Amino acid sequence: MNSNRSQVKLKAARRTRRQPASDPTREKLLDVAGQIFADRGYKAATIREICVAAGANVAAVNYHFGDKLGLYTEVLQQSLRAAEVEAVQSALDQNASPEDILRAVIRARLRSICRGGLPDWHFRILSHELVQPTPAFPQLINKVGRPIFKRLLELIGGMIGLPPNDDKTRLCAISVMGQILAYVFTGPLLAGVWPELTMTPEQVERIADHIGDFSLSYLQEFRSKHGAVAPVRKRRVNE
Amino acid sequence: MNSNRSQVKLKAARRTRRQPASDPTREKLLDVAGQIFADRGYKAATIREICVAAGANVAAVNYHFGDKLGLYTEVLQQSLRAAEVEAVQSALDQNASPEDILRAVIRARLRSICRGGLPDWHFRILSHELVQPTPAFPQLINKVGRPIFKRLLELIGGMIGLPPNDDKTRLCAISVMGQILAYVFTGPLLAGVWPELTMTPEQVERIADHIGDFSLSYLQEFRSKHGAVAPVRKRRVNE
DNA sequence: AGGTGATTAAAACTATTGTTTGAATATGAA
DNA sequence: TTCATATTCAAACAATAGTTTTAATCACCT
Repeated sequence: MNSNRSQVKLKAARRTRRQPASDPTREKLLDVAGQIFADRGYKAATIREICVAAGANVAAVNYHFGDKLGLYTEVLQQSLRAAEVEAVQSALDQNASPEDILRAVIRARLRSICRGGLPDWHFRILSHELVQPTPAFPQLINKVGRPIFKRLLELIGGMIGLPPNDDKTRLCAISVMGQILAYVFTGPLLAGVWPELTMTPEQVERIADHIGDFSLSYLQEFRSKHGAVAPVRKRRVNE
Repeated sequence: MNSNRSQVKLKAARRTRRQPASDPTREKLLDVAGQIFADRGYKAATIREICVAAGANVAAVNYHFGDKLGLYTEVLQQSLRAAEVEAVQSALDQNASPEDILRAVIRARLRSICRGGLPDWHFRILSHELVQPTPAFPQLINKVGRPIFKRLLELIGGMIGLPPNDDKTRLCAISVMGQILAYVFTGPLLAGVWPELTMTPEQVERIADHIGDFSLSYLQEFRSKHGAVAPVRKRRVNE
């Protein structure tokens, strides 16, 4: 009896890895769970709330995903896939001047962050992970954090004429990232402090432009002061 | 019977507001709770864990603080008081050039953030609040967020020759803040992406200097390009 | 010492939550 | 249809967490 049950579970779990689609309640569950996890965080989100919101039975989560963490892990993976890492990466990969690439990266990241007016749930989940890492966290770092940061380091290193692993390069990369993250993580804080700010697409563009100007000012100044000469070397991007 | 009990509770609660010290278990509770709330967040932190860590009985929290939220609220208030808002404010208030003031603010904020190697628990609690606001959140905004941001706007507005409520001023203020916050909120992310980074006092100073350089580059460029003339007007600080 | 009120302690209570169970129902093939 | 399998459902289980209760203990004052 029990072995039968666990076999069913295993089957369901295996199918999970293979065929992503075709089960309506499964999909509904994933979709709803994403928003609720994003709102409340892993611990505070309850299976029951997720299930009623999905119009499913309480046992549905355990049946389809094994347990709560299984559901969360899958939501997170889906989130990583959808977090528009591609948008940023393709921005990084395009063939253009480093300045334009940097601006494109900032714009891509900012756009994907504030979709409807507040950060979409994909990113809210990530911010939960930053504050309260779950067991699913390391994979998150390695899958989205590291590769993008690495390319950003190469890009900025090239712009200021320093190797990607130079401390100054890293400080600059964090300075750029930080300006973007301010709009992600401090949503409620920003709302409290700058109520008139509405995240319309036009506003997002203005913000992106500002961050670009703000950052390039220092990067270009640095380049002309130090390494000075070096023309466009160290363009590792697309090469 | 019950009225007697609730009277006791009220008394304890009232004493709470008045005399901050002199009750060892109360203090121990507050101290331990701060760290545990900072680690796990409000929901995931349990009264039992807090109590055993404080060497107190499970009922101690309800006796001294009414309920869990009461304890949390008090921890948060103490955190706000101790968050070295004063350090930042006194940095903002000092009589110096705007550039030096800005650098001092950055340094003060960054120093108070990474005390021992990772952000101290006062700030980790605040980051939890940003991601999962509790009922205690609005007060937090009004008590630390707004006033400091307001002064920062005045300072930066003065530096670039724009009024504090100009959008450009706000964008710049957020750019400065964001660079600092990157080191607060993305602790684990940073560790995953720049493992060699150790938050020694010297490192913190280097980071602060960098953020100062990075920010001033744009602010000064902006000033000389636009408003250009305006000497030191709009120095609302200390006036 | 005795008594009064504040504090602590152990245990129980209640609500919630993740999970499991076993029956009921739907689905799809032979 | 009939059987087998997958899925859903209502109910219950077990564990946990916040809170309450009641008695014991402590501290201080007369």
